[in-house]
Amino acid sequence: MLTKKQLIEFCSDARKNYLDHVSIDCVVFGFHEGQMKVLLLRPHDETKWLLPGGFVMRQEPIEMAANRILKERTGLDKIFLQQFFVFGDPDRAKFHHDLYKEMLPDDENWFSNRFLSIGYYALVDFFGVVPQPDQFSATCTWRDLDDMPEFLLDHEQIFKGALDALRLQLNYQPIGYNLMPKQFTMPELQKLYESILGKKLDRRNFQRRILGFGILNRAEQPRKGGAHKAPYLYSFDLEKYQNALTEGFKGGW
Amino acid sequence: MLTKKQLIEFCSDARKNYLDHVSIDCVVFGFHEGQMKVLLLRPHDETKWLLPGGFVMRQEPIEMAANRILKERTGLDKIFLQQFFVFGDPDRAKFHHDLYKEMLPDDENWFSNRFLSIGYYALVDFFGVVPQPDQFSATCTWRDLDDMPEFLLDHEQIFKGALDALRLQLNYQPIGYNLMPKQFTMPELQKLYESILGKKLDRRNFQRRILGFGILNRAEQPRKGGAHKAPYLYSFDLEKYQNALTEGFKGGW
DNA sequence: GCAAAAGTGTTCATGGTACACCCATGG
DNA sequence: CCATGGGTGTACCATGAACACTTTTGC
Repeated sequence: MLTKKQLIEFCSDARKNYLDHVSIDCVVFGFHEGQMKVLLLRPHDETKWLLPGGFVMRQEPIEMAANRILKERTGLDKIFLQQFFVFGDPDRAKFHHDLYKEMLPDDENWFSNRFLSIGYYALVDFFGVVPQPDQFSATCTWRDLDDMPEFLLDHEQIFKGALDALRLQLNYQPIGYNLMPKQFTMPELQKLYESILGKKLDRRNFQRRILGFGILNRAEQPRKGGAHKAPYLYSFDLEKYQNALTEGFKGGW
Repeated sequence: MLTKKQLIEFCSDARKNYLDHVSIDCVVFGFHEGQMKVLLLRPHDETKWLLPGGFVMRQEPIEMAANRILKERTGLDKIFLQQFFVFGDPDRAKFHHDLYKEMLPDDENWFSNRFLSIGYYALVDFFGVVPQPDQFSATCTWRDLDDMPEFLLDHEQIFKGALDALRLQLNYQPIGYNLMPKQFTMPELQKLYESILGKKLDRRNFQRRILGFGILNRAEQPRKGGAHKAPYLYSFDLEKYQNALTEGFKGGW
């Protein structure tokens, strides 16, 4: 738990450095052991959870702010980020305010401000992340996508918005470069899609469809050592992948 | 042109009533005579143009703010609005600041603030709109989509972002209820699509595709009076239309 | 009766869905 | 030697693209 002194210092720094009324919340997706994961924070003395978030410095582009915030939580740089919605309900963020209103009068309490929150989702390499709680949190850790805990504030809504946006992206853009290791097998990539979509896909049709995108290179050597038939290893063709990202796949019209 | 007195009054009101650092810009689409149009403003003593925009009141939901702003520019209520992006470059809005910096010192000039702008696009009934300039503008008028003028600030970028978002929407949602009159012919609806996409479509395939969406009702009586064969009149089946809006069409996966 | 607009139909290629079949490996 | 995982192939259907034909109407 924060001391009053720490809180006062944070609020005075915040007022100096950050834009009023604007915050950023990020839904960070990682992939591990066939499961999509989301990076969450649990505040001190709380059972419910929050998304990693923060504020925008006075002369900082918002995308850079999102990157800075995530660098603090994950240790990662140059994260794949996608802005997807602004949550602008005036009553959306009473949590921190309520939590600290005993300690500070409203006019000194940064959290008594109204905040619009810009929602980003991020796709990151699970193994590259070293989860790091912020000063308000006791824990920062991965949670399974299909086993989300209860959220504080409107963060469930933000999480769901991010998942919807990610699912939409599957329809017209490639996904996976930021989530998978350098090399992977087709069944592993399929697990990624299944985990995002929350449903099983046909093995053979998946393979044809993905290969049809023309963004994968097959390695010469199949993976060895496992039981059963050795699967081929694939990697993303970065140039074609980037091109597909900007061009998009098939647009109905 | 604004007098110094008016400007001072605006700035002091703005500081009292609006959130710092947040603005809203809207790309308003209308359809008339086979052409998509966009509602634009031209400031006093300027040749370049701006999108209709404004600020968010301290206790106002952002969607309500966008509605209020558009009500002032168009006279319309309950507009179809879609949030599509936040423009957050710290240097994005120097125009008004430069324009008025001779009149007011920075600390009294509302426009010396940095503003993030939340981009909305709107689909409206062309005939329902009574364009109304704001106090900074000499003109508020429709401009053809395929003949856009030069913009001030980053408003060209915002306009292009909106058009891209609208084109994307065509792929998975119905469009037209907010833009077309109650009744219309198939060729008229096709013109709408062609104008948005900026390309010709095949008459017959268009018809089958649109009808396949199952959101149109055909009137018993065809339109009379014109030259050539009388076309059928259609109207949107509002219930099915709304359902298609929320459900979306075919999602790739 | 001809040009233009509009409704209806047909063909063909493509892409998705649901399968069947074959290969490799460890127990 | 067989269960399991993994690679490849096929039949079928829906959908989209390209194009032909017919109907109506004013000049």
